[in-house]
Amino acid sequence: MTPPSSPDQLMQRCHALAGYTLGQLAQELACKVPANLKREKGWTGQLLEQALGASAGSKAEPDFPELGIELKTLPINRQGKPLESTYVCVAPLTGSSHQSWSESWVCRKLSHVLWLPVLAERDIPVAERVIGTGFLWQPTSAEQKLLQQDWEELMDLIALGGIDRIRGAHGQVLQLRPKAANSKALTLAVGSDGEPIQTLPRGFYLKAHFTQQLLSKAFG
DNA sequence: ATTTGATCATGT
DNA sequence: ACATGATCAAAT
Repeated sequence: MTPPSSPDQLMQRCHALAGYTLGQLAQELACKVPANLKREKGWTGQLLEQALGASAGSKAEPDFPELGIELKTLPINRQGKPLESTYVCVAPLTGSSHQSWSESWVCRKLSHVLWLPVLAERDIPVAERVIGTGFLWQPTSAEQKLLQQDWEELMDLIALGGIDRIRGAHGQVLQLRPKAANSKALTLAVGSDGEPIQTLPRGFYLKAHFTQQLLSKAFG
């Protein structure tokens, strides 16, 4: 699939997918459907990237670089609520102590997002999960403010050696959680006395309650 | 070794 | 029931 040349074209492609099951789409794209996502956790996201013409591969770029738009699949239950938090990006644990919010990866990644809900309760076989109606989102000033507040608080803690006191419960809408191959993977960070320490790599995630609000706004 | 795509699975 | 902490695979 060639990259979409405009947001309109992207959304037309996106809306054409609504109602399809993952199995139907996979068949059109000649992809095999895994029995479950225990191993291929990113399978759904990669299938939809391919279907919409996102630039392949895992570059540190938006999925649609020409449009500056990021694609996020959003697993939802039968009530339309998010089943999971949404991963945003890795958290820089060193060397970013005086980065501003507007320069941050979180802000840039979330500046323009195509949310694509997928009915994905665990008791539904992967092939039978249904693609929903995608919608474009740009944070309102109120949403920006919430995100910025959480980001600044978390980044301060990271810079001041508080990373080992941060848990998922920190933040109203944005949280910091492990993002690693396993609990033994380590990366460099700042310790409580400013010394270098080894700690788990972390990522920023949007809490499910926040994405639920986005769904409510988009669909009532 | 890191970033992309995330979901799994346990603890509360 | 739900969120937090743990984990998996592909691409680079």
